[in-house]
Amino acid sequence: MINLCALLKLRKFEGMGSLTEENYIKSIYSLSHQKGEVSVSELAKKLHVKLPTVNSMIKKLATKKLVAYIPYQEIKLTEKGKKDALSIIRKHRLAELFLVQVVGLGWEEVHDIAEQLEHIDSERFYNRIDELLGFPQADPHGEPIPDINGKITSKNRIPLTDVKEGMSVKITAVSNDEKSFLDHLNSKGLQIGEAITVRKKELFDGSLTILNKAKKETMLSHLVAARIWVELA
Amino acid sequence: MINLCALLKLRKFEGMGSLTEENYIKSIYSLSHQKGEVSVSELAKKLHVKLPTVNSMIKKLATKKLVAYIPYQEIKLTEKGKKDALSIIRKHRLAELFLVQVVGLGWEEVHDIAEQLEHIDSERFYNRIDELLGFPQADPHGEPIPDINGKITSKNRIPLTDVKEGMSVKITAVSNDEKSFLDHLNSKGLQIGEAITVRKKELFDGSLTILNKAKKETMLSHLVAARIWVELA
DNA sequence: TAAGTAACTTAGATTCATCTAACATTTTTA
DNA sequence: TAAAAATGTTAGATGAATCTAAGTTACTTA
Repeated sequence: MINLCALLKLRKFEGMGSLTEENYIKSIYSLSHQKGEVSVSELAKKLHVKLPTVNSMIKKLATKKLVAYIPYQEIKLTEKGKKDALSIIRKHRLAELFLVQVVGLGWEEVHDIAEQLEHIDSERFYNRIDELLGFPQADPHGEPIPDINGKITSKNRIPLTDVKEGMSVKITAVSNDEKSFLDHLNSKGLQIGEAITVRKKELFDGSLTILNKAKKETMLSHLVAARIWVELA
Repeated sequence: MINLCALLKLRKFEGMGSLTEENYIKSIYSLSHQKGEVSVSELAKKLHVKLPTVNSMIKKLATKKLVAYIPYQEIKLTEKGKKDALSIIRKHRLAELFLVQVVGLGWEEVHDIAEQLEHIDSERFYNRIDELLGFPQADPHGEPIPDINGKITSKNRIPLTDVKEGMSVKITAVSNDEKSFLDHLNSKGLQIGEAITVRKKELFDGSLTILNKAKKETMLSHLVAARIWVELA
């Protein structure tokens, strides 16, 4: 046909999976890094599908040697699966940075577009963008960008909630791409690279008061602080 | 699921069709401009699918009021269908120009990537690119880019084969995006905007000898010349 | 540790875009 | 203008990705 769409036809020839398969692989990879073990139900929640859908897709990916699957056990990517995942994540993060730095969009609005761009099948396109951006190491949210071989250079980082009162730190990443969250940070004038000092931590609700570069105080809820990664100054 | 893919889900909410539907609409539009009447078999050839596949998709598009279809008759887009087609063509051509001017790829290699980028669902993305490129009127192959309202500003043009011996003209467009064709033009040093003079036209095979800006003579086959559009100087 | 609950799997149905085989209409041409 | 060829349509099947309903396995807890 143009095979569900022209994209898929090309993918077939080049041994790549469908868009759907790519989304599963990517989600398994990121869940395994967020939560350690990946279960059918977590994947289902993340992809907004029902359990049996995940179950059958996992079996399909297993026959393709992208995941190692034993019934009732944890879902794991094979080496090939990891390689594919890193390739997609590389494309996603390069796309995000490109959208911010070249196209001129805000960090709060690039995720959904990158979610589509990550499926573009063109080495040329992504290698050229990588070059254009000077082989960057992190995307606009501070997440590391795998290089062309899938290698990641990541920094030491701790969640803002772990920082003691009085300490000064630098924001290096945020672990959430939702527009509402990033709009919230924008409204507080917080961005990657920003130096902040933790003034006070409330025992009651875990919220904390910080001082930003402009010496202005702001309060962050525990939920928000937990999604902000920092490095010690 | 992320509904066959995340893309489709969004499309649904925004009333847009699937990737496949977009490809049909776009093909109907361009065939109708190339050949006047669009038939099931021409569409099938263009999309690399069999006749019944086209037949059922046409019926589906008809129920969506995107094409006006009467069995055994010519396939025509409705006004809504045309509007959609122009929106996709706009995205394709903006993408091509962007890939050449910003990403730095050659005009012979951008078609296949644009074929994928044209399905990106983001007004923001395309309007930003349009702005970045200075609201361009033509893509790297000289084809006009519809504006945000679908309006096309096209120039008077004639095929190079219609130019009389001795006349000087300027290349304004090529009506073919294939890499092999564009590589061929590259090898002869021909590009959009280039001024050329027709030296000789062979009656036997329709080939012609031209003189380029650098005063160098080249021979072009009839097939090649027929795909080059020019305007009189 | 047995019962109850949560997580997972299987079975079978649905929708989309495709296919092949068979049939119908239209156009060409002898 | 009737037969042959080309083009178009219908019917029914397939594979991908999903669903619901029902049945299994594993974990929790009383």
